[in-house]
Amino acid sequence: MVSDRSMGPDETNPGLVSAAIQAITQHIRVEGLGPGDLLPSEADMTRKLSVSRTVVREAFRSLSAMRLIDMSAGRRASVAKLDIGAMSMVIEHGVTTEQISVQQIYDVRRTIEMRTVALAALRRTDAEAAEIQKYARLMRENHQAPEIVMEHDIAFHEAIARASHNPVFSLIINAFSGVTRRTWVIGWRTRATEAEQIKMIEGHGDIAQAIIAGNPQLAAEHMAAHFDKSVKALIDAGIA
Amino acid sequence: MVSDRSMGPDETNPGLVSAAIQAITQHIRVEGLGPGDLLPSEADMTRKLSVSRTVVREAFRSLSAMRLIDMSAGRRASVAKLDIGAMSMVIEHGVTTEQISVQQIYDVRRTIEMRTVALAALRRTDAEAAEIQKYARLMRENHQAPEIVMEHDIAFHEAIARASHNPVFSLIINAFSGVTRRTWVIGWRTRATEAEQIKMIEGHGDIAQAIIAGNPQLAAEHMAAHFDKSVKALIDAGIA
DNA sequence: TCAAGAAAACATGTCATACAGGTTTTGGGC
DNA sequence: GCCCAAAACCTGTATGACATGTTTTCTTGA
Repeated sequence: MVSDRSMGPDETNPGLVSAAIQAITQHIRVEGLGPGDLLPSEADMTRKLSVSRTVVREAFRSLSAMRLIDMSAGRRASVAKLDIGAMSMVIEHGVTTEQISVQQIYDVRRTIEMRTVALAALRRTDAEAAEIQKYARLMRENHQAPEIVMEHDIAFHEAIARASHNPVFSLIINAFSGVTRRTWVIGWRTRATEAEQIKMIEGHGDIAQAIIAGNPQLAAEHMAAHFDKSVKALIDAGIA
Repeated sequence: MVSDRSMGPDETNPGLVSAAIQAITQHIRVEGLGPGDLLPSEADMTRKLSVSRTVVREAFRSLSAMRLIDMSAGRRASVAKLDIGAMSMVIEHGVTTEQISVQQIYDVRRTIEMRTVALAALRRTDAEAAEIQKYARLMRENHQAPEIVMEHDIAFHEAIARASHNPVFSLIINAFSGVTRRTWVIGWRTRATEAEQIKMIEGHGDIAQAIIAGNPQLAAEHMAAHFDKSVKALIDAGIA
């Protein structure tokens, strides 16, 4: 029920602005532009589409808000590098309007991260392995400062996604980071004793070790265990 | 390396428009608005933020492009129901600018759909089971019309995602549909004989049967087999 | 000849105003 | 109390203006 009609990116949406958005994205496709390549100026587009600058500007601005293009004063817009941009906005919107629950996000994360961690174990470079291990260590070293632990926790999972060498996984995991950042502490608080908290941190160490060892199966098992514990913590905290 | 800084939805992006976007999304959060609820008018926002209507309009328009809000002439903007909106735009952008490969998308789809199909087998309502089966049947009945098969194929996978009862899965799968629509026929063409094509369609029937039988393990196995064949078809066709 | 710097051309960012056309509210008439 | 027309309100689009940032061009001086 997410989309009624088969509506590609935008399409059939009436109004000059939507048409302009389509014209710009089509320009990118037709010209085969890649990240960094320059787009026509607003004045050019105004002429080409025979609409006011107002309309063209709203189109550019919309694409910029989605981070499909980069804009800055004085210079023409350019094609943007892949970025969570719009994706995280959609997720956050879904959560704040109560159309998505935190648990549902955790289920998606678990599903995806069981895969990213396995791929990371197979494909990681040595530098990536080192980075992942570094975050696990930083969590351990700062275990008395929850917010620092959280940031390294998030960085840990993002690093694993990157090491999967599939940008789509990175995209999705990063899009969830905002929500994670707002709920993480809830799970942390349910781990009453310091021993429990350290055990949770050690779970990350286990995952890192399995990745370094190049053992995808073991890595996936540790990741699954980690998520099961996290979800249990959230449920204990009464997150619906 | 998808996002450099820890940048929530928008944040730290200079400019009045970004500030306005934040103000609007914050309004939604603070007021606890849900789908359908009305937002302030552009004039209200203009006064509240002490900026020109141009700025406010570009902010509204940006959120509308991401489908976080609905706009239409004469009436105030309202909070939108969850929609792939921006998500599919991001994916399409990644593919057309060659930052994402079709194979990478198939890996993500496989990962996610192994889960959605298992959840669907556990959670589907009878109506959902019937719908899934219907698409499998329609594929069979129209096996000589590739484009019709394709649309039912896509609808089949979307229906399974819906039956998982986790809107985030639906969101992601639907976001991929546009790309699927543009590459599907390539895989189809590699199935030289009609018998091969029918065998592929029967794979969908097997999945549907497993869902109806409420057998998540079997459903996941059929789904995996289906994806392995699809990916092989794409590779045979030379999709990098 | 060439390099540095000023000027011009070009680009986006923001504002103000205007009007067309759609939607909701108001108020009058019955 | 109900219906309908007018008013009020709202978004969609266009135009013009000016500030400010960036690139290109041209001049000038060594």
